[in-house]
Amino acid sequence: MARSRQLNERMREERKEQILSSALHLFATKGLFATKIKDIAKAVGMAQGLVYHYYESKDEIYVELIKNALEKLNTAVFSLRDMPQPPHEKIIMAIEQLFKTIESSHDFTQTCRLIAHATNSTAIPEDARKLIVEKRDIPYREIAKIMADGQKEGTIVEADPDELAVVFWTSINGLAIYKATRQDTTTVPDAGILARMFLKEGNHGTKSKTFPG
Amino acid sequence: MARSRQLNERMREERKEQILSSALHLFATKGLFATKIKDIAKAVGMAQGLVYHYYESKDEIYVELIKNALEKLNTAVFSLRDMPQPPHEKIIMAIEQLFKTIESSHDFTQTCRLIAHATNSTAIPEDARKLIVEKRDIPYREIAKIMADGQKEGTIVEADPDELAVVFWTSINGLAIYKATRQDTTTVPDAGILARMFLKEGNHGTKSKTFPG
DNA sequence: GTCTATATCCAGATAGAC
DNA sequence: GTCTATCTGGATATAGAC
Repeated sequence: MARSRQLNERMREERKEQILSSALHLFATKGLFATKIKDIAKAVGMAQGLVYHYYESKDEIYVELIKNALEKLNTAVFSLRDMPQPPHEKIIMAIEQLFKTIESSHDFTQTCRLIAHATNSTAIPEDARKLIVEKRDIPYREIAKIMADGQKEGTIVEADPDELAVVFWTSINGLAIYKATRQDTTTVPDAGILARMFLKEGNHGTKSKTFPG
Repeated sequence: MARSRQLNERMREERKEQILSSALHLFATKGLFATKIKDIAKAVGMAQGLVYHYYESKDEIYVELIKNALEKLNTAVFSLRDMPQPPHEKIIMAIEQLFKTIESSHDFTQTCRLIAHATNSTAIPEDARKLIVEKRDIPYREIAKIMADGQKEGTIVEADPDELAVVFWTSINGLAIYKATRQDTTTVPDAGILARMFLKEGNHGTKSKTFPG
């Protein structure tokens, strides 16, 4: 009967989600090679062999996670692009949002950490490598466009938009890793400090909610 | 005879250096666990077993490299601290120097990458972990002091000096990793973009060599 | 679906000849 | 000092019982 087939399907998906979730945490903190299938199984609470009932290999789990992470990131970037605000407000919003997320979302910093591991190591599965090379430039391109628009508008600092984008993302990235590796007492700096790099004087009101209209 | 003993000693040290150098490159690009002793031996051009004539274990090589990396970094920071320039010039100098080094020194970006791997992973030898926890805050503290001095002087932006230091180093770090993972065509952005975050208006002359006196 | 047991392989580290 | 050969443990992945 279709009913129970669907239910089984659903339960299988849930189980796979559990594995992914545990694996994300472990890959993010320990990296691909230091994480053993046994660790993942233990974290989920299943026998080591059972993992292979859901995934063919450790690499498959890893590639799946990398794919999810890149998609999540790029979706966020595109939604930023499609917002109605003027460029300099987008930049402010993006920085504030990213800082807030770094501060509060464990899942997000884990994801950043996963990607950091992946981009920083050449010893990752071929499929993962391909995905990363394919997708990693998208956020840079989109931010560069916003920077260029802001320059036309006169609100963004005069400098090569591509370079601004590189500084934008590398700074965010560095900060996310910093936060991820010192969960404890650490607090994230004020977003205004970063914003100052990109905005011309007179547009620094990162805290002001007084948008026109 | 003391002569030949010294010579032997020297040759042994040179051989150890070769191992360290190859290991740095491999650990930096692949990480600790993905790097096999065999890889290191191959890179040096010796048999796998011979590595153990010079080091007791893979971990020992790794810890040695981490120690060197942290020392190098902290030495540079202290020499910055001891310079005669006023604070805002120190910040400019530091950024320009770091950007230049990121641009040109393969060894430096490898070192950054090694430390990035190490700080980003919890699965490293206990000794390495201890070294990192012990030493990693020194650069932050020193830069924070310079920022605070600059604020008294009126040349550095008003913001929590600790937060400025965090943004300073995380941005540099993010950029170093960016560069390390795309050696190819990529160029490093203009140092002035970062400098703008920390300096009050009117002190942005990162390119001007017109120091007073 | 879940477990235990195991085949297989690989890598760290050691032993011993030259 | 250097090599080859080997011991040993551990991890991936599979097989097979329940």
